[in-house]
Amino acid sequence: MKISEMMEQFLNKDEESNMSEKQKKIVKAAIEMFSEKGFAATSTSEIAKKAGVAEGTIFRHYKTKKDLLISIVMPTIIKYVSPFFAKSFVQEVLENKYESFEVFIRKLIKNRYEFAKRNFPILKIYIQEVFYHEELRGEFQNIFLTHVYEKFIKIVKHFQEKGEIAEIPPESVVRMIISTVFGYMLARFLISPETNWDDELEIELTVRFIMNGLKNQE
Amino acid sequence: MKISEMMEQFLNKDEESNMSEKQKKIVKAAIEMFSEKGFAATSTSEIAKKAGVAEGTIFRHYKTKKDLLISIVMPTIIKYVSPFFAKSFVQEVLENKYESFEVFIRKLIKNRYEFAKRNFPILKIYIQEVFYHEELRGEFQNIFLTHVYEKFIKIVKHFQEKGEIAEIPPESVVRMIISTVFGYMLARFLISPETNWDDELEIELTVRFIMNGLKNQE
Amino acid sequence: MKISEMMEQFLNKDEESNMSEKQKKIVKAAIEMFSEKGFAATSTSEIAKKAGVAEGTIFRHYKTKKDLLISIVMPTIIKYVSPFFAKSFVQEVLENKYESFEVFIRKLIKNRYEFAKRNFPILKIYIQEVFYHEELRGEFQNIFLTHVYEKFIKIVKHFQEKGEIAEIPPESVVRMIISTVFGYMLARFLISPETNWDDELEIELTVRFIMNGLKNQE
Amino acid sequence: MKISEMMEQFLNKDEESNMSEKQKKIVKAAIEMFSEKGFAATSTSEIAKKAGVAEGTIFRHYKTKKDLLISIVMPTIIKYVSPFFAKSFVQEVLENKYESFEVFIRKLIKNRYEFAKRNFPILKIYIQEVFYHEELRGEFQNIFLTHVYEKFIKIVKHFQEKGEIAEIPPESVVRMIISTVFGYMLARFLISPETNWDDELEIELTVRFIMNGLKNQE
DNA sequence: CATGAATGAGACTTCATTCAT
DNA sequence: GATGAATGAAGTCTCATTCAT
Repeated sequence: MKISEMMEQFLNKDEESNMSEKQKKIVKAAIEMFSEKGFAATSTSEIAKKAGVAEGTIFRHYKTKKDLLISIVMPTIIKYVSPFFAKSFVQEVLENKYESFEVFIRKLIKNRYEFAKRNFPILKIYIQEVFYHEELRGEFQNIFLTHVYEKFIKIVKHFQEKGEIAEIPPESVVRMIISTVFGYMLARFLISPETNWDDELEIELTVRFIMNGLKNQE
Repeated sequence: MKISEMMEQFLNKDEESNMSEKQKKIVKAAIEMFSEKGFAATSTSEIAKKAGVAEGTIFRHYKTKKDLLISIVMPTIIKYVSPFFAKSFVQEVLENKYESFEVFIRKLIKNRYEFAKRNFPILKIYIQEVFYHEELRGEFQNIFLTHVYEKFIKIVKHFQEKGEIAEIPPESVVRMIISTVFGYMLARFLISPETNWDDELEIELTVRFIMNGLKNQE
Repeated sequence: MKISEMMEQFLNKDEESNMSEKQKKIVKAAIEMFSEKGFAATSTSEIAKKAGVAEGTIFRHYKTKKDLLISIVMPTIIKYVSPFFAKSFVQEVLENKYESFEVFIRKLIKNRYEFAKRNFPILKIYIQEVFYHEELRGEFQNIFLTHVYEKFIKIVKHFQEKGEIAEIPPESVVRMIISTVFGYMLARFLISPETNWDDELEIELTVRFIMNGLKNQE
Repeated sequence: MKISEMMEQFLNKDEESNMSEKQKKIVKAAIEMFSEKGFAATSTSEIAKKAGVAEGTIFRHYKTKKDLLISIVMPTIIKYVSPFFAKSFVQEVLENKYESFEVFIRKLIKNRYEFAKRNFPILKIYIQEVFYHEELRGEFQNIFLTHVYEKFIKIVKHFQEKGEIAEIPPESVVRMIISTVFGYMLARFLISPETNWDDELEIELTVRFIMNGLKNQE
């Protein structure tokens, strides 16, 4: 699993850059192992060995193994989930600075695609572990509901009023869009990453699939 | 997680019915625990306690813990994946015994829905563990490719030739259908099972979403 | 530290005799080590080695190391503290079946002496650890207050009314008797066990010391 | 446990006053922790945190953790044990500058009481650890035997010759006095420090108890 | 067949101590 | 002198697996 590319992204961001070298190595090793074998099946000694540090060093920085998991995964999730639906963006959409729903959908998919491409190992860890750790679930729901769901619904209603998309319950619209996009990410990066994907094409097809699927059938 | 209902389904099937009472209890307990906590985080002693048998008894029936996982999960997966695309069914579709693509899609979704509803705990285990155990992955790909993929493609091409759906690469069509359906199952049973779902409606919306999404836009 | 003698006492009592051989070995080893090095400074691996069992075996019988401490020490303490002041005995004293306070004191000292002689390693562990573990402290206070203190006070008052001992606050009488007896046990078994003690004489002196100390000075 | 009061006493004495501020903080923290949790159960990092210094700083001043223990406890013990029986004092007693044994006993008890009151945390540490560390035991026996025991015996014999106390083996007399006084200190400061003690009264009762207990019963 | 005590490898974690800064 | 990150040995505890009963 090539991680180095996305590690640059993750580890050298402003906020995390106050990590020591050893800490970065630990986090890097942990991401690789958790992503490969799962959290529960990865031992701290493996992480230490892969990181080239003593096992005790891990626990100097992270009180428990679970701590390590959470402090790796949560910042990424927050960065994944919130910025796209940040107030400023939503405002721009609603104020008609975005010509059409299609533009919005296309931007959404491309953004998610870029992020997933960079951070897939961590997203994978998250997807696996969210079902077993309340802490992850709780925080995510929080973030998702306050930063994404309502705003997403608002945008959908906006374009329904403008007549661009069909009068389906907005909740179902959101569910279907997320399903489709998420399904693409899953197939692309998790299930069949080794396939030769023509991403440009797939994204375009997905946009059209969603647009047609939701189109107002006069 | 209520399992008893689906256990009837699973444990009393012809093939498994040669299980002893104890074996059934073990399998039932293992499914519940694996589904709840994940395979690696579940201990055999927990399973034994929940099943009301001695720890040793588990190992009399299943050589290792992993053995137990595989022998629980694989038959279910096979049953999930293969019958719908069994030769006989595909033949019927291609021989025009099915009036339209829509009928096919609706039947697909309803079938998957019913199966998932009954077997979700096991499917969840599978979804979680497939990424970490080659055995599971290998067998699944095998089954999927030989029993599903080709046949699915064939059906798609058939309806494209008939002009019912757009001329998109059939692989992408398949991917998008699976994404959409799978996304629905995930939301319905894994992410938000406690929500009050109007399944009839959601299924209908999903069918229309897919149909519109793929419609030949003359 | 010779323990075998008292182990006979402790391990083969009716209640404990349902211990397996291994359990007995573990308890025996634990008592020896705790008594020698203290609870916190004794490792479970030392105990296991000395007991000739695998380390895991300890934890099959005692959930934690502290569990082991408590389940060793508490029964002994209960046996040390309660029987002497059991209702039946106290009744006998108060009903004048015991001629004098001196008989009572002599019996008290001899009984404590015999018990301490047999169980000193465990008593030592208790004395050391009671200050750091609330569980021990709480249970002891309970037992002491309900089974010993009140009854002791009653006996003292009884003999004060009979004019055998001076009219000092009974609480102080009890405190001084206990101090004196306890001080003797401490010197005898803990501080200077290797000294050549003439126990008969010392006990007699102690009895007289207490009797004179408390005598009604006409 | 309020320590500040006695710390003044301990840390600002002539000899120790060459300690740096940090050193004093370390010693203070160590005393508090050792007294509360025991030596073995206290970690150097806890001490460092409580003292507000870095972990390494402790080891700059004390080569090992045990070093810290010994250099805290021993000076106090020496101060506890020796001065009262210093040559000059004993001489004064024997040269009849002290009218009676009772005066001696009363002075002894009051002196021990005052010292214990001030230094109980350290005495507690000592009492706990003396049984596990040869160094402590060895030094103490040394000091006790040369500075206390012989002189104490001499004083007892002196008053026995004067007919003030009974002709009991002087060793037993010493043992009983120490037991009684020590028992009082234990009850007062260790076992029941929260009780509302009337110390004046208790000391007086203890003096009389000992005096009567040892009186020459013509 | 079933049991459950026993095992020992290995999990997570703590801690006294060192050492470069 | 002081710091605190790093260490690695050792600690407590868990667990899949075995085997005598």
